[in-house]
Amino acid sequence: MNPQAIKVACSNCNLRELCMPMGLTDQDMNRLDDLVAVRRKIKRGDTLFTNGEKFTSLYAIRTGFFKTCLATEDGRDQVTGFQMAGEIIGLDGIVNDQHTCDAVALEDAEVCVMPFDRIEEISREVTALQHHVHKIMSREIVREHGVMLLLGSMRAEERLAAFLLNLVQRLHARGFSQSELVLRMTREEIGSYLGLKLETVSRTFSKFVEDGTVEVKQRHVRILDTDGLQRLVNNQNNHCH
Amino acid sequence: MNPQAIKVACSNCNLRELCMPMGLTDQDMNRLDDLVAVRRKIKRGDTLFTNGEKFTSLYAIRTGFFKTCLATEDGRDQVTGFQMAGEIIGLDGIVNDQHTCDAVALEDAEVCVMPFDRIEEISREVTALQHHVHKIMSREIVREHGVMLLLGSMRAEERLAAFLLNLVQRLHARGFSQSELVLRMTREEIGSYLGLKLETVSRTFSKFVEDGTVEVKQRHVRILDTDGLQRLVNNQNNHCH
DNA sequence: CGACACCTTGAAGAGGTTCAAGAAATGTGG
DNA sequence: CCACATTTCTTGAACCTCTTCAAGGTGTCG
Repeated sequence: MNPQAIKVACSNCNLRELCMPMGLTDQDMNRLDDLVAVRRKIKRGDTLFTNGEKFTSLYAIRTGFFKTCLATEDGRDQVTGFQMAGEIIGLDGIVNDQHTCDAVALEDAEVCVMPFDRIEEISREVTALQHHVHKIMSREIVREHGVMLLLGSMRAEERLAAFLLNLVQRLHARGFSQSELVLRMTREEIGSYLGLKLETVSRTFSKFVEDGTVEVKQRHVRILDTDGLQRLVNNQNNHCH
Repeated sequence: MNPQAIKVACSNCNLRELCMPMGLTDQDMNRLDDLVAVRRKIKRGDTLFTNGEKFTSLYAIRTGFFKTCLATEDGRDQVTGFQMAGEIIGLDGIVNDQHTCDAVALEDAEVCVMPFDRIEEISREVTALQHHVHKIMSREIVREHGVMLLLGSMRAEERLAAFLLNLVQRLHARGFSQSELVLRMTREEIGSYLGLKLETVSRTFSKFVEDGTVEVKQRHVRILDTDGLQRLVNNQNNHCH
């Protein structure tokens, strides 16, 4: 309720390449510095926005880790994604001027608040930003196609393998290890995202450990055989015809 | 390869309310008439675009019915959506300037070709269009969240019930019956979309017929108990705790 | 009319879920 | 800082839903 009013500029931000368009003129860059109204800190377990809340802004994650989830009255619950630094969150709210899911911080986090009317205004003047906004939304659509493929056609091992590879790849793009990662979410949250029960996630981790594909110590995961995981995802055992 | 060069105007189109923003001034409406380059006819079974093809345009469906599907080299195949008149197709291509799925006509169809650079250009001048484009993309993101919920947490009956209700609701919005519909797709395509095998789809239809919830005669479906289907989707039997 | 695609149904089997119990980690308050 | 409560994770066993394989039926189109 009391957003930290730190005046900030994208032009100085080390995450610029992740959330902003590239190759801008100085002039355009200056325009873009008006995009971020304020930054806001969210404590672990708190929500950035919730289902039904009025939509006003998109958020660029500066630090921390989020999940977005749908919770219906009748008790269904679905994690629709995990988001990390440099990613944009809140796109679901545009269509009906209200958010349709909850965004929960899985660790203490900070986001840049970008009022959407300001985004639209500046988009009209800076075509690079306009194009960037379109790409970000399209990317989200394509990502979700991938999740549909996963949920619709993969078995448990394949899902978890795809999940781990995706996470580690995104972390690597942010300068972290290619093979080691710390899960910010519980087995239950992984399961919800992958359409599996938490026990199945746990068992599948154990199977990977037995096979020597990964090492797992609670939330610390080290991938020993990236290719093996990739082969799983690419179906090189099943569907023999 | 030889698109019919019929000069057309959105201002006269009876689907305007479905694919265009509302409440425009005459002046803005005139600008919008430049959006559609040409119309294009696609025969049943043919593709509007395919995975890997260069992205140039979005398409507004005028008549006909499409599926979009992902096919990976390794033999997985996932229908990611079914699209009907008034809906916009091709958003997946924006992010990398190439399409990432196939759009296949399930019946003879006609689409309005809207070059994307022209959309962006006019968006900068007509804010109603800008806003509209954002809403369409956001709507697609929200739709896909719903599919993730379906694939991640519903059982076969619930999935098929949700599918039928969604189809009939969209058809009703286009002036068709609230209770009768003709499926444009095979059981296998329904199954692919719902993450089920075609046999399961068939059996589930049979179960609905036994229960007196629907009548099915091949692809002709009449819904006898909409509330019953809705109750299934809203899980009023399971999760007793 | 015949070939082909599509649909239905049965029976057996596999993969994932459910229920249950216990272990390990984490957080809290005295 | 330790003890206790709580959350999270692991593992086993029984069960259930959906899949797989198979066969036959129905509809459609050249």
